[in-house]
Amino acid sequence: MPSNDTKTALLDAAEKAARTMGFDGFSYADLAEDVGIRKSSIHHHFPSKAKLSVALMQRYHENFQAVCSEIDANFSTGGEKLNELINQYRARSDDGKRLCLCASFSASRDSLSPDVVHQISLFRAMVIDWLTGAFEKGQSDGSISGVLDPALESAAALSLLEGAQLAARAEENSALFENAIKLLKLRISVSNPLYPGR
Amino acid sequence: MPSNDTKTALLDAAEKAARTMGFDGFSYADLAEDVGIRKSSIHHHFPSKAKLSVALMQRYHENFQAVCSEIDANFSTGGEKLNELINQYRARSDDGKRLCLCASFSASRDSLSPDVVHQISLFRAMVIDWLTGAFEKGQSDGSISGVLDPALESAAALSLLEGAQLAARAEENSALFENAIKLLKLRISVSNPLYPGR
DNA sequence: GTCTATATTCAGATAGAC
DNA sequence: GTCTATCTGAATATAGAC
Repeated sequence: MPSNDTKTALLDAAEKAARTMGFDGFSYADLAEDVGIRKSSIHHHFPSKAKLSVALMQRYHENFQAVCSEIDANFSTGGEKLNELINQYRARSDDGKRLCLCASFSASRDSLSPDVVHQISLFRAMVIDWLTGAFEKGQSDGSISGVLDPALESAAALSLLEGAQLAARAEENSALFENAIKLLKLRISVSNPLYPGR
Repeated sequence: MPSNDTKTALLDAAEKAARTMGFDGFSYADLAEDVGIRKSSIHHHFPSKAKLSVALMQRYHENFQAVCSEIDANFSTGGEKLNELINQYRARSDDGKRLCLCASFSASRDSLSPDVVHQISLFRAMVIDWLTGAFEKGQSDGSISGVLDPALESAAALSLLEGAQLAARAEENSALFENAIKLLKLRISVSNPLYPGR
């Protein structure tokens, strides 16, 4: 379906733009140039910028949820799961050139439609739940050290990861992301302590 | 000086606007309405939005540095200092209605002039230095538990604090800030362990 | 589905009167 | 220092031809 390709290309361009320049920082003209069509043509796919932002956030939520499921399918210890999620946030930071969509949209909160504001809450709840599960696992299997309270750990970890992206973004320098998360990473056992020879 | 009052009122309005709506989210029209003058009059004080943003960041840096000095003058243990800085970030979060200027500007990086981008780096370096000193103190006086590396602690703490503001901003709910920083606060001794009866 | 053309609103900014 | 008036460009969005 040729029309679907344009729609996907527009979502890709919009996501990239929103995460680099913020919701108020990009326009249909930017997307038009990026995708290679006229800006009026974008309205055929997304009648308004508000509806585009809803579609963006929905796709982001679904993609991220799929990533979390993928991690669960491929990694068993809490430490491995947490490490993979850190890798996801590192990749989304893209050497300080971007933020994740959730962080970017949270900063632009006042410019967003109520629907998107609600979507942000749903997204955050989903990530927090998943992280809490990972810390619970890491607490019981011993793969994450010093876990007192998995729910508090997950709230702190999500803030740390988004804050680390912000730090890297501030100077467009991936080393700042690494510095910020290093102590968290040090709490993760390299190998599963239940199977030390692995 | 009557002219200086207007200039200060404009900076106050601009800082509030930038921290709630982002650098691209407010206009001279917003400031004009807030302060009660016509938008063309703003150009007399700040010829361009770029120069306004430089003045904003400079004032923010000076104010925050003064706050840090004030903390140093009034609190002696590392734990007390860290606790006071957390209080500053909580206050600047303002129940999830705002971010600190550094976090807000970092997210809008691509829209800022090179001068401001550089100012952000200077501001972050100042805060990181101060925090590193607080963690060193907390490590040696025993008022912050589990300090392995003060430099890594300070990078993690700044990201956590800015991320906690982002979390509260996402849902305009101060409880999310509290949740995110709770584990860090639990590492701070309530009283100076060197003087337990204090 | 994409185009040209256009409408409307608002942005940052300037000129010159008071 | 602040005002009115105005400029220029860019934003979102619509109408209608192809």
